[in-house]
Amino acid sequence: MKKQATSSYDKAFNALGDPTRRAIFEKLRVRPLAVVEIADGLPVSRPAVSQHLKVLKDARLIRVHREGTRNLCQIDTRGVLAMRNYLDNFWDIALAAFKQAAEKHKKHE
Amino acid sequence: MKKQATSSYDKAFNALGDPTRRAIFEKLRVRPLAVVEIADGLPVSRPAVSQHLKVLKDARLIRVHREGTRNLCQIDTRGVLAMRNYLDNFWDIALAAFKQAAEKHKKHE
DNA sequence: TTTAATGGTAAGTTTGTACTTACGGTAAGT
DNA sequence: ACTTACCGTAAGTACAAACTTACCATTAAA
Repeated sequence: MKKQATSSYDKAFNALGDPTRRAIFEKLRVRPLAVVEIADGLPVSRPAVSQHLKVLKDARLIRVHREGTRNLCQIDTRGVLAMRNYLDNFWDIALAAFKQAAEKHKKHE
Repeated sequence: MKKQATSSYDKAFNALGDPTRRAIFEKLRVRPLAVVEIADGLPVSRPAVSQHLKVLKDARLIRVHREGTRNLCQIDTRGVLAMRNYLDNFWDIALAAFKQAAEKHKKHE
């Protein structure tokens, strides 16, 4: 797990750390949505959503492309993958620890 | 992806959203550590670390058990697994979308 | 060209939270 | 018994950031 000046997973975890941004992110799971559609139903204003989208985009968790006057947003797998890889590191260590414990237990029986 | 009153991944993402807590979490990747050892090297005070550990513990990202006067902390895979499962949902959707796009492209050639 | 729809940004406020110091409490050495 | 090491919690502060309203820009439709 190399440590860079600012890791790719760094911004991603920070982005999904906010419940409103998670709500936005989950909305996009169904299908790509315009900014208005995202804001609709959420308990915050549209400008707030715009600010959140900027954070998500910067974290590579969403992609945005214009379609006429609309800004269509969709999930970007790069951020998701970065977080997954990060978590896998800890998963591996846990498995190794478990394995070691199992070996030790085997010795004692 | 079922939605509960307060999801298991909810607290986990919130916990790892903070850079100091990520630093603590990463320190534990090597081996279980006491609170003092965790605080050592970090740019924050020991009480601050204690408060962070509480959040991580509540998110099921670490386990704590006393050993004499020391409180040994180690990584809890339950929180890690919860986040992994959450991310996998989006991963699947992305794969499906990609697959659909590939099919569409195939039709047009 | 006017009107309506979409949405980004600026500026200011407010709230949450990540910190600090101070204190008390427990367990293990001496 | 005293001292030392380890640690959690309370109380208060300071700063980050999640909001708001107001405004302007762009594009499409009337």
